[in-house]
Amino acid sequence: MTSHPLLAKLNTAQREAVSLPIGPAQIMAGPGSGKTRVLTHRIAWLVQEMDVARNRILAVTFTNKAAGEMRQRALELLESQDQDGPGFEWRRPMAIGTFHSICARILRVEYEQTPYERNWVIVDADDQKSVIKEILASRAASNDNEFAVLADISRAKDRGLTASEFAAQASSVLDVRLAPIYADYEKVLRANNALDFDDLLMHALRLFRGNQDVLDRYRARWPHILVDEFQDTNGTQYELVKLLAAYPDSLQSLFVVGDEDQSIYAFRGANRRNLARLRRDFPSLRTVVLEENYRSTQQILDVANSLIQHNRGRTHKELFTGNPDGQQVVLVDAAGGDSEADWIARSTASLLNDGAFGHEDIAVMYRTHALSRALEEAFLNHRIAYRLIGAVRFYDRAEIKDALAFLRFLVNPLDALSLARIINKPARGIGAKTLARLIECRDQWGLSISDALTVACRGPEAVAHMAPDAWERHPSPFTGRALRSLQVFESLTAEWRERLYTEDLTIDAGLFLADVLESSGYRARLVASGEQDEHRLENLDELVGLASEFEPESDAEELALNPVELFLEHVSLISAADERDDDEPKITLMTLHNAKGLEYPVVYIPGVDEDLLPHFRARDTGDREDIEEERRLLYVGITRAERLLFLTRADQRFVSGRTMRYRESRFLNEIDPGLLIRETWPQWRAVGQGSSLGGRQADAYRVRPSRHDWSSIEANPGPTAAAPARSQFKAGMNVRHRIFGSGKVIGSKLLADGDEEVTVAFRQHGLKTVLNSIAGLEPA
DNA sequence: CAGGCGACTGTTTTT
DNA sequence: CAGTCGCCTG
Ligand SMILES: Nc1ncnc2c1ncn2[C@@H]1O[C@H](COP(=O)(O)OP(=O)(O)OP(=O)(O)O)[C@@H](O)[C@H]1O
Repeated sequence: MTSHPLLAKLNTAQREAVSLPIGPAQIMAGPGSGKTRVLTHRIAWLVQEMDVARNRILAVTFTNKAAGEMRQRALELLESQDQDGPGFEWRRPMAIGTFHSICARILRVEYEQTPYERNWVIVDADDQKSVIKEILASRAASNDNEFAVLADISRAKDRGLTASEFAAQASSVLDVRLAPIYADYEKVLRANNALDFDDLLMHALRLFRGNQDVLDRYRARWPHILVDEFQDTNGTQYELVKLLAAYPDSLQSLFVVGDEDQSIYAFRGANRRNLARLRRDFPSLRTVVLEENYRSTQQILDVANSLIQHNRGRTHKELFTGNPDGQQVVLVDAAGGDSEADWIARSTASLLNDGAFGHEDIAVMYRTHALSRALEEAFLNHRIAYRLIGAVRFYDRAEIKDALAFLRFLVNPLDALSLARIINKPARGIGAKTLARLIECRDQWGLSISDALTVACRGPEAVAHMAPDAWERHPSPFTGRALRSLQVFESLTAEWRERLYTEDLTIDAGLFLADVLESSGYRARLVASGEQDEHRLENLDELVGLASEFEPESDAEELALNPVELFLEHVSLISAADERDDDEPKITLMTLHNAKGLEYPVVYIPGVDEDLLPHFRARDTGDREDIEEERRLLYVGITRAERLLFLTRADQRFVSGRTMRYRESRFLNEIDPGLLIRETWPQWRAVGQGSSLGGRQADAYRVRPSRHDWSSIEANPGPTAAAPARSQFKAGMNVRHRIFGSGKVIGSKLLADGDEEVTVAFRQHGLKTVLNSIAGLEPA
């Protein structure tokens, strides 16, 4: 093959994939084999070698962050190659995003062909949950689990069924039971002009199916489609791809990459068999297999191979690499969750002190967020900076959601869910009763919630489209205090909307938000409540800053949305994995799900215990598929590691208020024992000491984590012998912690070894219990 | 209607 | 443990 510069840094199979002729293609390959890299190069190849205009390309990634990175790399590839492109049209951006963000964009533009009004909003999981809860309560079905109901509705939507279509085909007892609940749910969301995540996909698909001209336009717009992580597409996503790529006379320029062994989102409808389905739907599909792994050492790959071969019904693959040999994979058997975390922190500290690895090289990946707690404490004790992905997201915080709810309601006058959230913040005497009456008015008067509010406050002439007899049938129920409270709020919203649509396209979303927070009294309430809410104010300030700085994608003009509307859309679609990296060096803590597609030189996977991984919920169903998905999850985690991999487990952990005992995961038994080095921690545990001693006591033992050379530097001097024998801290004292900053002592306990356990309410970090010897608290 | 307190319960993973 | 619910009081 004559070598094109774009192909220079690819192996033979990768080159073949990148330079395939236009037509349906599927790249099937194991982890670390360069799938994402191939996809990115393919984009550049299409533009450069196939003369495809950039804006004729649609590329789908799994997260927004991955989309950003892919765009960046593709542009770099193109820039380094062609200096002077053929002109403006060629330079228009390619569409790269997640299925959800692409569908949102389409529905935003084409809203007239959908059941929604302009300025529809996306509801988050909390809103979904509260809607379902209310519905279940109203149907005396409160003991139904709202998560299960939502999952069932989600499944219905993945089949493309609206509530009435679902009801029409329901035959099983469960479906018949679900149908009216789904109907109510759909009704509430529509009444609020709101879509959930599944609606974004389903309504995009329905839009295409129901409007040939719209479909034709998008087919013409994106003749070239590329999809990353295809093994985790769901039914609707598959149909969307098929609809856009396969039609008479289409180029069928579809390029997907995936790995059935890395499918880990079945719980939300993903179907790894979509890879095989493609072969049936596109008979001329070319398949390229990439075999060589560029990420990991053979030691790590051997462990991965050894594990995944226990899954049935998969195409056998044997991962191999030409990378240099590395360390054996280590399995640590810890006494408890605390000592497990402590081991990880010590090991991390050693690696960092050695200088062989930096913070950004190291990640910890666990099955559930609950495991992060013990780890956080251990890292704090060892003064190792960490970044937590996805646990309490910035955009999930109460004050952030409140602030956004103000904006949402102003943008979407039908949004009663957001109104309910903020109408009484700060407290202005509008309680549940008043709100319920207002919603009743909305329904009786046939108005938006916003207009209903206006009519209630200023009478029926205040809005344009009120049915003539509606007021007589249902006069306003508000009088006295409730009415005055509503009027105050109504005039505020009127002023805000006035400003919003006067400045409109020129508005600064951040300044506007700041104004709303100020004039609503929301900010003042937080200021008044003092220290404990200081961090909330900081968060709000940050949000204001983010809103001001936010720059929509360059093709946003076609939407004709103002900056507030664009910002709302952006934050609704942002995900855990997208959170901004700050520049400080920190190690990363995240779930195995969030680790998909990433790679780190050093990976720790704690909690490799039966009932955690595989999780007991997966075991409970007794479904082999569920266990296999758990196995894939561990497989994904293992294959993130480039050079060092540590699996750890613990005999017992403190979970939801009590100590639970654990056995090691069945997955550990499946891995060839010759591939793992086993260690015990604390080491003395093996010689007869009870394992009931927690990690805190273990701190006293200055045992090194292992015999490997990279652990030779002691990171933590451990508790000092000079700890005072008398309590130094009393409740009410102000103290200062090197990491947590200032706080107030809540309580303190003197320990047998003379050390002191102090509970402090930190201003920034909340309540923590620290050991004086380690924390080095100073009176402040 | 606001806010506090005690009882109770229990997401595994997320766009 | 920690978030949520409902009851109680002011
Ligand atoms: N031909 C190559 N030469 C050198 N490095 C390569 C080559 N191909 C891929 N790599 C590197 O291997 C690593 C894995 O690549 P990439 O992330 O594209 O793999 P992947 O198959 O998408 O992985 P996964 O499925 O695990 O997410 C990256 O660091 C990439 O730069």
